[in-house]
Amino acid sequence: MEPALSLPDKLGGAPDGKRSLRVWLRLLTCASMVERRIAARFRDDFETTLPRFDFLSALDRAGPEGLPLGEVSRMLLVTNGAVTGLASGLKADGLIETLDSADRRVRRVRLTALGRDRFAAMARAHEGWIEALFADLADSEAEQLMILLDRTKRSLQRTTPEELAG
Amino acid sequence: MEPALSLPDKLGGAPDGKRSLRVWLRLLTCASMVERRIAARFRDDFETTLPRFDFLSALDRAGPEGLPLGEVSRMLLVTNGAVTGLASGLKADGLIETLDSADRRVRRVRLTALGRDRFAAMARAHEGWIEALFADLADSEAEQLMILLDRTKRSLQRTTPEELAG
DNA sequence: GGCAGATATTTTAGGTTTAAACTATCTCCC
DNA sequence: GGGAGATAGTTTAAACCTAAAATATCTGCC
Repeated sequence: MEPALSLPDKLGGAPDGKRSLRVWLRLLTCASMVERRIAARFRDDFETTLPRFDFLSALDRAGPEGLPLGEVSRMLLVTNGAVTGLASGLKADGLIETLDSADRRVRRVRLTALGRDRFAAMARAHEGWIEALFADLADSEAEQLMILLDRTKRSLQRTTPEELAG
Repeated sequence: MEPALSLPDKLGGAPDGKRSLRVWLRLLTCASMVERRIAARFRDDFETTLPRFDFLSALDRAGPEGLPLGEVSRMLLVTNGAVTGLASGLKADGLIETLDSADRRVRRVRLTALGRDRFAAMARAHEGWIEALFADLADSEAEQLMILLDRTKRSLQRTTPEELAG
């Protein structure tokens, strides 16, 4: 998938533009592979999807207080519209319920008892899949990878949309 | 987006199942953030999409021989059906053309002159965006990240679907 | 009190993805 | 030659995503 490197490396420490590009391509490949594998297992074993699982996961962490839909949207990195659709599906399946809140614009949702049970089973399986997929990474490598990804995330956040548009 | 770590770490070197999970969540967050930023720029600056760019990119690397659609599908990690749709859009825009091949099941495609020009402009911009997004990573960090992501990729490939199904 | 602008969500229109079923073509082997 | 099964691609139905417009509610200021 990667052509043989044909251009000789420049001498010295001049920033090599291609390096970031290569890191990004590898990052994307890894993320895509994991997503596909996990999505297939969720479909086969639980007849559900990854976005639905992510939604339930956010609510599970939030506890009985639940979360406003907008908060879920920010956590999942998807638009409000997507969250509206997911929420109505999960509610139809009885996995989440709506809470009243003082501000009537806000729709706060939380897991039902059924939702908690289903999520617990899915989360257990999910953790096992991820562990199997990353099994060849030593603890120290995983640690190091986590640190570098944190730095990457900070670099991404520091770069504003305006700066990028340049 | 990440709750404060509330459970004390277990003693010793017992493999911590949560570690893989945390690596995966960070990986996914980084990939999603980059994808969203880049997709927005492609839309605003070139009125195109990331999958279309990826398609053109594969053809650009392939040269005048072009590629069978199935090959593109494997390179982009998407299904044949998705590639069919992308190809018909790109052909309608005059960016790619179909080549005859001995095996008449195979549809081989390559860039047109227009496609090459458009791709060159997009690739230049794309490289700049990625460079800006990853700018805070030192060369040595990028290097290290690339190595770890390669190991990760190999770990993912080694884990067969059957193994995962458990 | 009431209106202007901010905020939360839903709706809409269009594009993407997938898996599975289907069509077309080729290859192998009798 | 002629079928059985493999292979390449297209179509279809359903889920998800986005951006932008629309709706509902709140907040602050006159």
